[in-house]
Amino acid sequence: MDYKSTLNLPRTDFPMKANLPQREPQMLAHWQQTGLYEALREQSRGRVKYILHDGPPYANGHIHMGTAFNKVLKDIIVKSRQMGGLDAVYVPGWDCHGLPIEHEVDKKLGAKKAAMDQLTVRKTCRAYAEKFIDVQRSEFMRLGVLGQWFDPYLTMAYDYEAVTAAELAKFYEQGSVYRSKKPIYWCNSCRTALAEAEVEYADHTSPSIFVAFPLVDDLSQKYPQLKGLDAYLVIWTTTPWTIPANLAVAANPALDYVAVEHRGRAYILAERLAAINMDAFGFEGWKVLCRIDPQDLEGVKARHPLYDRPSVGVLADYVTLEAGTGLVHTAPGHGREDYETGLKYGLEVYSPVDDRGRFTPEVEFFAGQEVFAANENVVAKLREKGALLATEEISHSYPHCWRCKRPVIFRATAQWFISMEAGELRQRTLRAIREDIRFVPRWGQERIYGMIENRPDWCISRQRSWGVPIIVFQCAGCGEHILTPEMAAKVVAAFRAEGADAWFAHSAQELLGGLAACPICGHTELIKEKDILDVWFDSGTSQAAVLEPNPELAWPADLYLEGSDQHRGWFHSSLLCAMGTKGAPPYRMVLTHGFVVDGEGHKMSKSRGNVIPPQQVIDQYGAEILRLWVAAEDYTDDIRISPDILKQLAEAYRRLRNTLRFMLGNLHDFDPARDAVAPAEMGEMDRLILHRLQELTARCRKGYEEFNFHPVFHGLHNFCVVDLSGFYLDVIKDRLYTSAPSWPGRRAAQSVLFRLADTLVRLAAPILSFTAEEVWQHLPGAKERHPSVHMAALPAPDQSLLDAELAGRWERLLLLRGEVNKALDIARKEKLVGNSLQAVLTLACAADTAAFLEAHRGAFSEITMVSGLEIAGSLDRATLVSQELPGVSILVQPTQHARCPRCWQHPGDVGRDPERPELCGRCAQAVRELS
RNA sequence: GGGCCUAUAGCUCAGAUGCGGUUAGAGCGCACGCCUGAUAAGCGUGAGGUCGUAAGUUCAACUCUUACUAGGCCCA
Repeated sequence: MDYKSTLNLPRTDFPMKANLPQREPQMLAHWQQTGLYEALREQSRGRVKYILHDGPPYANGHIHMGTAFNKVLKDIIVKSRQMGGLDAVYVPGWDCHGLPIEHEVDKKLGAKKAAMDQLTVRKTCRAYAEKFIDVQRSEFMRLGVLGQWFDPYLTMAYDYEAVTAAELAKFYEQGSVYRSKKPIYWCNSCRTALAEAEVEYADHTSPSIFVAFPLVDDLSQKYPQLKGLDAYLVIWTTTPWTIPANLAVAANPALDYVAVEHRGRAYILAERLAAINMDAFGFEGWKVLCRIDPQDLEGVKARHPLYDRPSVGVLADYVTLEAGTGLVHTAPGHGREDYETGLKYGLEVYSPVDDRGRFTPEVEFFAGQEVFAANENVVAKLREKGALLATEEISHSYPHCWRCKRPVIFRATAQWFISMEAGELRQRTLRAIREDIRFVPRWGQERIYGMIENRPDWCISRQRSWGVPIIVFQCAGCGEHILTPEMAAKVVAAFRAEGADAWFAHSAQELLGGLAACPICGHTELIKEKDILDVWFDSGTSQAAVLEPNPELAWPADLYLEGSDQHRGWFHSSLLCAMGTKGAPPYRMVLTHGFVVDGEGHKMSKSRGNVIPPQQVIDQYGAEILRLWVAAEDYTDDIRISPDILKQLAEAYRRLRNTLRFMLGNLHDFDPARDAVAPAEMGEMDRLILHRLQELTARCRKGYEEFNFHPVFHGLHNFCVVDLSGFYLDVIKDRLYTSAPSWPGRRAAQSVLFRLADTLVRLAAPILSFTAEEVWQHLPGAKERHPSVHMAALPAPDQSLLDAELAGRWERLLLLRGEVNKALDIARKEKLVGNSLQAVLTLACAADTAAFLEAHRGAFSEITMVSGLEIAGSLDRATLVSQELPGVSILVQPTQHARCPRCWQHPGDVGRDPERPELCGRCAQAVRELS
């Protein structure tokens, strides 16, 4: 007879094969139809809020692994806080303004753009951003990230643009906003400023010249060797046209300099470049006079080689020995580094070049000449003045305009800045970093501190079209820049009504109405500022535009969570914006994660060919595996991803899924309300597992609380593999399958399974959101309690189920079980037995162990799953003499008893039941109860 | 070149709360075996690490210091 039909084998609709790529979209549709996010809001109304404020990704292109990682990490946090009893609102956002979008639109429009007015260009940019918001929205949603996706915040929303302008006005009102010159990339032929991204590098031939700057100050006091000699600072440059703007000569304080004598003149330059330069100048019979300490060059006065004005000695550590003389020609109006050095030494940002790249009238000799054309004239004039030591043509990499492909220049133009010192912005911000914000990991604090400490004033001007304008007016009469609070309010109101486009659609008169008059001179013609705001200011004001006005949210946020690059980005700009207008930081805590890199720890790039797009993982494995990856990796460091890692995670996932499936299968006839057995009525093994489950629960909760998710993943996985699959589930199969359905032992095991599944599914839900939900729908009574697992609470450890004494005893039992397993393995290899049920054990051990085993005889033969257990004082021969447990030896022998065809055990009472002579007593009883 | 950070078995992570002390652990993967009543599943056993490299401090370092190497982020 086939007894299989009389067993309680697992039965479930929960499929073994996850088929995630197909199943996940169905789950997403289900969540959307049932309004899960809204239901969560409804459910948690009145609870303490938890605000993770989303850093807006840029609305350009598809999402990549880094943005996917970031969003999933946020989702895990939001979901775990929500299940932890808080009201965790999640409002995603997008950064919509700025150059990259305008750049893409430029490319698409091509020549057409020149004919379009600014409003039309802006409209096109807006449409472009909208398109990618839609793209990214569906990509993020596909990851299972839950949030207010259809009412996100957009930096280009009218209200948002109004707040951005209003925040700027607050800075302005405080006197923190000022205008100053700064060098930027400039294309002479396009007559426009260029951003870094609009500059392409290409080879270019430039005249390379060596120029002598006569010293005015006498150094012979300290260096007597110079006495009676004309001394010169020797510089090298590849942009002769910037010589008219020279204001300084820079030396590196860490390099060695010398004075070299040639025909009665002393030339100062770097020691290690002296010989090669003398050679280049064609000087013979030169000699080194003395060493010059670069510190002595700081502040020393030289004369400009062409004009009667000084050029001063300065120190700068970017000066190198790679080329030139070790002394660098410095024109603060024509170079980024020169500018920084100029700021340090209080030099003028002198840039006497107009929009077309021509020298202004004030420039003697060269007025009106285009700078590149003027190069040879400058060289000629230097030669005429006797300042030119050598010249040649060199080819080097030089920035060119991305559109017209012509070489660009650095030119200083007036820009708007936010002062770091006005209102002690820098000091107050530094104090807040130190005192008011929690950084995880801790070094984030030091990193952003260093940046704020050293950063220059914030240049907020961009010479672009797509963004929020700097809402300042200039009086056509007196030339003053003006923005009164009343004027700002008018403009802000206009933005609120029709967006920042209002600035471009209306005249100053229309915008200001009766306020359109200069408060200084009364002139009524006002000119609107053309520059737009740095997009970092846009996103930096999200705390004001999103958190503050929204009653569902709160200011400040509990958490900002972004990649570590955002210390200079959004963390930075948000902090400055909030400190400037509110005097307090916008977040209580900053959490950072590393960057996604490949399996070898290298960054992902197209050229390396090691990019893994999220979509590829979703198609192959499902978003769930991506989520598992996010949880499994320690994100404080760089986050690796590779085909191997994904494969491993997919394996781990299958293990978790199957373990859950086994539990569900064995709960098919279990009604917790009707069949549950109280822990006090359970056996020790059952209680041991409940004890372990409490430990696991505590560990997972701690992980969630501290934003450490890899212990959650590893904990769950380990528990399923070691405690459940490898131990408990394996052992209780006998009880579950062979008992009559309602025997107490079976119901006890089911009660444990129920608690296990119910706890594990909720612990896993923030990470394995799809699968947990799927399990929830199959768990007895679960969906009647909460329609979604995400509406359930994160389990808390139940102290009453902890039993340290029992756990300690079982530790010992399990150690002994391990030794038995080794012995059984040896016996198996010797073909003595197949599975453990065919084995009879004889254990020899010391008296205390023997007594211990005797006291746990039933439990021990249950967990070793053998058919017989003898305890002896000693053994003549042993299958295994334990190394781990000295004194313990084990003999394995095949059982002599017949096998019960139903339970497959060899209990020794097969055949004694008169009704069912082929069965063992227990099975006979079970079968009897079935009929 | 500068600032910050990371470096434990093939892989993912542990290694008592930032201040050193028994033969460095787990799971996965791998190898070998068992089972066929979780079955495109399950169980058992086993082999894997001079804790990035090199010095130093110390009675003692994976744990502290320095340098170097590799890698990452941000600057230049």
